[in-house]
Amino acid sequence: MIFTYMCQSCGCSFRSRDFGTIERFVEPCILLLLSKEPAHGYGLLEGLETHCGEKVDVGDLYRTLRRMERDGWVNSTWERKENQRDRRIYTITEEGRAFLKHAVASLRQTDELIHHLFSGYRKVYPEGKAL
Amino acid sequence: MIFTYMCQSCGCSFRSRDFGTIERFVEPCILLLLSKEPAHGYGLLEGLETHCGEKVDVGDLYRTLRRMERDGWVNSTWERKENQRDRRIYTITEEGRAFLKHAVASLRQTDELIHHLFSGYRKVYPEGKAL
DNA sequence: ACACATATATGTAAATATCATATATTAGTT
DNA sequence: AACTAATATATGATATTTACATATATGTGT
Repeated sequence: MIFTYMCQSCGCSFRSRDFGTIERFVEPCILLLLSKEPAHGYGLLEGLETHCGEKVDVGDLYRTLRRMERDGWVNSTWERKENQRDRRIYTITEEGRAFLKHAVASLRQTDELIHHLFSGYRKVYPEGKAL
Repeated sequence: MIFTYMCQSCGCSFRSRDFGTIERFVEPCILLLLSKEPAHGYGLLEGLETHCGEKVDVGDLYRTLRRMERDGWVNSTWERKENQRDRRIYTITEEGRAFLKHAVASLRQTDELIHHLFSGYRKVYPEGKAL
């Protein structure tokens, strides 16, 4: 048995990092936030924490944004203002909106798989209605 | 723009592999199947394809099973029968059931995050009821 | 003898996530 | 003036996870 992780929500311990994370989930979250208004990387942090359920790694965020720009999902321009450090402002593109739409559709399938697991679990482990 | 992937369900294209996959989702699926009855690796393939929504890499499956045994979630014994190749039969352990329970609880949070994204998406892109 | 399905397993590379660190600017404090 | 902290962007190094290919062995049918 190699248990190295202690779960904060239910107190149980298990191997490595938290379970249930969706690969690159931060990307549609970024695109949704940028759909509302352009923003700079640091300014996205708070909204992303809400959407992702935990603090987002800042370094990862910046690297992701550059990658998304390389892939054509966002554009960026430098914003220069008095009494403020230069910020790189990101704007969503049409390709970005297309991917967001796809991601949402794809996550519906993911959602179905999760609920399929839930129903299977309930059948095998009934023990009361609440879980 | 670097689009290298063509989505089979909606026809759109985007970078790298399919979106929406949950890290190590195969593990609770394996544990759920083994909760019903012991099984060998190859015999799990069909059930896992249903639960995971696509074919599971066979090599990955075997490696995952050995890792889960190392972590104490399953046990294995060799089954020897006439007219049949030796099979390694896996059985779920108490630790395995504990992790499955945790995984289900954790996936409920994942589910909430997905639906939070959905509701945010609907607000920004209303366009009709159905999506 | 051959092809094919079953069955288990490993090698290698790519993609992704994590943790640490570097750099620069602004605002407030001692 | 020196310091501390928050803001802001970015990279280096490592670990984890996934994907794809390959190796090996057995049983079944032709």
